Amino acid sequence: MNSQDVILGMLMKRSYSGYDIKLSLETLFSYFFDASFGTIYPTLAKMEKEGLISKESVQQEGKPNKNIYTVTDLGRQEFLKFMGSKLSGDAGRSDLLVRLQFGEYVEVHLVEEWFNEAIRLTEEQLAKLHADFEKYDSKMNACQRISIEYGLAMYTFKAEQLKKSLSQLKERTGEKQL
Amino acid sequence: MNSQDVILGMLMKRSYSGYDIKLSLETLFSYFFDASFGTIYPTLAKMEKEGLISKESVQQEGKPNKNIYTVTDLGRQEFLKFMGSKLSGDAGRSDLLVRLQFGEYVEVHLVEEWFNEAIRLTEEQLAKLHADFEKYDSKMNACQRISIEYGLAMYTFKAEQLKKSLSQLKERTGEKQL
DNA sequence: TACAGCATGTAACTTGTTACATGATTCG
DNA sequence: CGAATCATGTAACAAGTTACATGCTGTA
Repeated sequence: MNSQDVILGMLMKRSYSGYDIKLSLETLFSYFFDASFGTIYPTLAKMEKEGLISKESVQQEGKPNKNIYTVTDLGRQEFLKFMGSKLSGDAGRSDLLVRLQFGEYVEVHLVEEWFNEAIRLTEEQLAKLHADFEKYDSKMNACQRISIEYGLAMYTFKAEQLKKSLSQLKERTGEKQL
Repeated sequence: MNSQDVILGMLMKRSYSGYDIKLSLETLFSYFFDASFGTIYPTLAKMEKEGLISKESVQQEGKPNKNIYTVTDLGRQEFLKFMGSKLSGDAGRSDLLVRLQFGEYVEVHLVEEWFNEAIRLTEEQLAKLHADFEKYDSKMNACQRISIEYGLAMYTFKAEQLKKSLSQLKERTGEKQL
């Protein structure tokens, strides 16, 4: 799964400019995917060259011109090829878990700070997801709703579990110092 | 957090060859980090050039020679710099969640297959983590134990939640077809 | 006037993957 | 004899990041 697959998926619904794609990724999509302009524009150019999408220049009043991209039949084929491909498991590279493995080399205080930061980040994402869910709830289909509900459940549990782990850390390292 | 940081962390405990690093990553570390030889060897070479680690060639009987790497003072400094740096949140790019957003364009049957595959992968990782935990439990420090317990809790919950989401999918799409 | 939003794009760089190349020994 | 394990490394490629460059309009 890469940026091309996500862009193709978005174009299945409607046409987008590169700028629009970025905006949409930042709102509803942000909790499971993101891409920068430096990825989006070169990807769109490559996709057009390969005939997966077609470009239309649109003049705008008081705003710069837009390049609106539309998926082609070949693009739809490519999209379905992705949807039928083998699912790849979540990479699961976690900065917190890596640092935790090496926690013995730093002060407990620093480890606690990592946990607090991880909790803060998780609750931030959870809040954003809640807000998005309320905003777009009525426009979502069954699959999308299940996806968001799954995300909410995972973030909620993650925040709780991080707090529990932090408590355990305090207990276990506290005992040692007594 | 990248391969260099992880390698430095491992070298804080003891010296390693590139091959040893790969083996260790495959066993205890696999649930939160992995790296291929194509990453490990060039990274080690780069780190030696920068003076973060030192190389020692070791002759072996009946086996090829080994390059054993040891962390230097500069390397230890660099490691602590990483441990003190800002924690980066989990990227959270999820193939399943991306596909779910576009689930309306494929048969429900295919979506169910994704869930089943995701459940299978999660339970596989959970089983491996359980096995590793039992094997290395006695050798782990407080931070490492908390890390593994956190991993176990997350994978367990994830597997359950995926099953719940699959049930919801069947309910909700079943209703539609009646 | 300066900044924010709209809009597109490039260049240099980082990081990592897969596949290939080499070659010895041990086990079945 | 062939496969697996030990052991190191390179080359081609893929994917993405950050920073820079451009330029217009509307607002504070």
